[in-house]
Order: sequence, then C-alpha cells, then structure tokens
Amino acid sequence: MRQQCYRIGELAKRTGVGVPTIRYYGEVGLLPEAGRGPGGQRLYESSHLRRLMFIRHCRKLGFSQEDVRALLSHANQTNASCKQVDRLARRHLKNVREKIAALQALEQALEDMIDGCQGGSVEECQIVGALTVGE
Amino acid sequence: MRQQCYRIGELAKRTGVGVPTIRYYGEVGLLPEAGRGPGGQRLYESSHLRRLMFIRHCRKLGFSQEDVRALLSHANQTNASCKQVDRLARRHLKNVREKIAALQALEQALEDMIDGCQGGSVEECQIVGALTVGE
DNA sequence: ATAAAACCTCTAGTAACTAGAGATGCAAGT
DNA sequence: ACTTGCATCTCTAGTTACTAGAGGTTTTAT
Repeated sequence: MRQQCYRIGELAKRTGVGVPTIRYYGEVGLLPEAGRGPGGQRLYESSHLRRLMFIRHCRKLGFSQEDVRALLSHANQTNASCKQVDRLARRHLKNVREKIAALQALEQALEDMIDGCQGGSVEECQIVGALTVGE
Repeated sequence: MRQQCYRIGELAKRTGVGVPTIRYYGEVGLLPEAGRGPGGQRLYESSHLRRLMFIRHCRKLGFSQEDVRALLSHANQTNASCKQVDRLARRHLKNVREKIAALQALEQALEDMIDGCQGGSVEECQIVGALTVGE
C-alpha cells in the first residue's frame, strides 16, 4: 500500500513543466523537496503532482512567484474564506488591464511613427526624427 | 570657445534618466564614456545629451537595448536608407500587438475565474478550483 | 556487459537596471 | 581654515524566474 512515486522526468511530462524548473521550484520552496531514492534521485508523490499543476496554471495566468506562494497558502487552508484569493486575482486583473492599456498607447505611438516614414534616407526619416525629438 | 559641459546629475535632470542608469549606459556602451574632470567626475557634452534623449525615447517605446543599439547605429548613418529603421519599428509593433493579444486572453481567463467566485470558503472557491484543475 | 538515457550538483548567464557600502570632490557658510 | 552637506566616485550584489552548460553518477534497455 505504498504511494505512487514519480521521478522528475515523469513529473515533467505529466505537468509540462521542465525538469530544471522543477528542481528550481524545489530550491526556492515553491514545491516541497521530494524524498530521495537509493541513488539520490528525487521521488515525487501525487501531492507534488497536484501542487505543481496548480503552480503551472498560476504561472500561465501570469501570477508572479510571490502571488503563487500566497495563492498556495490560501488554497491549502480549505476552511478559510476565499476573500484573499479573490483579492489577489482582482489585483492581478487590474495589473493586466494596466499593461494592456500601456501597450495600446505604445501601439498607437509606433503606428504613427511608422506611418510618417516615407522611405528615403535616414536623414529625412520620421521614425528617427520622432526618436530624436520625442515627446 | 569651449563646449558646454554637464555633470552626471545635470544630465539626469535634463533627460529624466537616473544617475546610476546613465553610468550603466556608459558601462555597457550605449552612451560613449564621458571625459573626466580633475576630480574624476564625468563631464558630458551636448552630443551625450542628444544621444541619451534618443535612448530614453526608444526605451519608453519599449525597444530592447539591442534594438536601441541598432537604431542608434542606423540613425547615425544619415545617408543610408531608413529601411532598417522601418523594419525594426515594424517588428517591434508586431511584438507589441502579440503581447496585447496574449494579455487580453489572460484578462478574459481572469474575469471568468473571478466571476465564478461566490465568496464563501476556499473549499468551494471557483478561483482555487480553476487553478487546481486548470485548462 | 555495455551503451544510452535520465538523473545528479554546481556555476554562471539572461534583461535592464537598482540598491547599498564606503570613499572622495566640491561649493558655501562660519 | 574649517566644517557641513550634497554630489559624485567605485565596486559588489540583488532583482525575476528561469535556462544553459559542465562534468559526473544511476538506471534502464539491449
């Protein structure tokens, strides 16, 4: 009645997280360190698998490592209210929206710059001009 | 008939680039190293001022350091065609648009997650659920 | 038995700065 | 002349989140 064990490569395949990255997560404490086999290899259990999946989803959604830590600690207190989780998600959404807005402004500026360019020499180039004078 | 000279703090004030960043740009070769005064202080000339402005505008538009290097070298060959510059700007615009699209997908995913959350305990929280099961 | 694949540790590199320590330089006030 | 205080200097290390590589051991398959 022993637990199912995965070696690091197996875990990598099942989660889509690279092998070095898994080791790295162990080092920085995102993923508890695994037990070791006789030859020194890491042996992970299904709890690791679940946790690593969770981490991967968070990272895919762009949460920072710090956020992931917080989310993990909240997610494991099953009885607590999910207010904190909600708050974190909303804050992150706000960040994402701000980034989008900034990038859209950038997009506009680049479009204007490119539209102004008629070809020709650098001397007359609107792009270079815009970058030189700016603002 | 000597050139106007700026010390690093003055340059920082005029360009809005931080003092350590200016020194850093010197180190990595984005900005030519300045001459030194008797006490060893950097003394910049108006050419530095112009170049630093150019760099700052580029960085504000999100060009990478590598891009800035390329833009600078093109901008200084005044007779060359501005094709390269145009190409760089377009490539960058493409990157920006891709980033926007990715972030918008993210935004949607986060909105869905947050909308599903009814408050209550972590155990029933849709956010935690989504992060755990994912995909 | 041997060869290949997977694993191990450790160090260093990425981008683009930012922060800090500890030592001078310089201009102004007493 | 002296002191105060800000600006500047050099140098090292830290940030984020990994990724790459060297060089060695273990496991697995033939």
